[in-house]
Amino acid sequence: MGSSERRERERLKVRGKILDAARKLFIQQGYDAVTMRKIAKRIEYSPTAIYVHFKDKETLLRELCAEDFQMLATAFQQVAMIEDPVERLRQTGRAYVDFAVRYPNHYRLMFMTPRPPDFQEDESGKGDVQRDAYAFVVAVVKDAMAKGAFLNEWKDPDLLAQVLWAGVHGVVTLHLVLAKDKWLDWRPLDATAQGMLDALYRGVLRQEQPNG
Amino acid sequence: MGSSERRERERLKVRGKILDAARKLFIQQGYDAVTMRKIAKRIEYSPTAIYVHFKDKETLLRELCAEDFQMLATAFQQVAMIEDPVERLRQTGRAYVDFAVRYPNHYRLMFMTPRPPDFQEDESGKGDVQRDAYAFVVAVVKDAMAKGAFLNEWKDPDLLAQVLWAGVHGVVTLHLVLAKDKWLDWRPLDATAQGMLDALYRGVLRQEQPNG
DNA sequence: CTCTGTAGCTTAACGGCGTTAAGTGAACGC
DNA sequence: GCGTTCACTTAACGCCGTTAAGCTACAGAG
Repeated sequence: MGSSERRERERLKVRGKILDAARKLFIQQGYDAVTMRKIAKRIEYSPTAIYVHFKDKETLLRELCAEDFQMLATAFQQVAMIEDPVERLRQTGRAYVDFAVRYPNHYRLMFMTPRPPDFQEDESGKGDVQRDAYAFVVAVVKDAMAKGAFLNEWKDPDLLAQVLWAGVHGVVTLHLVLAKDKWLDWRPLDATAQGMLDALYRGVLRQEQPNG
Repeated sequence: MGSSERRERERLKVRGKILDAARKLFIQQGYDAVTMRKIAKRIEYSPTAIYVHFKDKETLLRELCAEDFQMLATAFQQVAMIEDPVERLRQTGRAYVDFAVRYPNHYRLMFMTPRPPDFQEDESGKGDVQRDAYAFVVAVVKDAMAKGAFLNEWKDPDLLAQVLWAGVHGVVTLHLVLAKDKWLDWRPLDATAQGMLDALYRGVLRQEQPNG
């Protein structure tokens, strides 16, 4: 009978509750505040109930993380319609920084927390521009490359994508980690991000009008 | 009598032992493996003995960290003798990446771990080029700037220093955190670092020979 | 020389953590 | 009706950082 389907539905409902509670804790208070016991309290189950639905805490958090990667890919989709690949690339950089600023805790988990050694990725969607943010960037780079936008020495789309990514990632992470450090006289994130993108694009693009 | 000095000496000796044990654990096994109990076991004291010498674990680790910053500043001093400020800047970038590769755990603590909100920096040595790695970079940038090495829009040495720093920092951290991730087709760290430095320098330096 | 205070250490404990073992009770297929 | 399975509970283990309380050796005061 349909009872097994009902059971499955109920199972997914509880699973969803766990994810929701974990997400709330995570957004509000960051990684360390997400404890199995706190999640359990929020959903009014015992801590061990979570283990019925998730292998361990890491698996749970990585599932949140996967949703965040989807969110980033979706954010990128909003600049996908821009026709000029160079401008699309620029806007992708901006969108990336915006994402990091808007969701710092997500960003920390996605890009600043090492995967455990045994971690097995869900590889469905890899390379799919709509679900894989990295693939999106590489695609834009390839597009611009095909139009001869870059200097001759840039032939490897992955390398260039990784350099551009590292640039914005560096700006973002320095601010996320060290912004409150008084040792350094920080320039605003906007200015650093803009400066990074300006410098990198000028450094890799063929100059249309050499009026530097 | 000299007995109080002897007591002070003994105090410092134990303090040093604690730091040494913590450092060893830290280098070998990373941040999370440094526990008060493990440190204590190594030096054959009880865990609480550590609290006689350090307020808490954070303070202890930050003291290690301070030594590491000194180490980085010293590494920079080895390129300080290069006369051409542009070349000096290039080599500083390389030295930075080398440092991160050689001491990944130190790097993590120095630049990838947020300071706690109440953390009070030791500000002696701030601005001292021989002890403050950031000040060193800014000084090199200023030097090059004075020689008119940069494009006109780069007038703020701090901003430029932070952009350059963010560039190499981004390359390094992506690799430290995500290198083993199979989702991405990683280019070698050397290549990405070199690409980053090439792109950035081309993006900010006035071109000597415009043969791009 | 005795007394007092304190520095440096100990043991015991608190409250937290992730996770596992064992048990319970209800719903299921047969 | 009966045994099984599934979702869950309680209890516990072994970690963690940190605090409280006490002990001992010794410096300095009287």
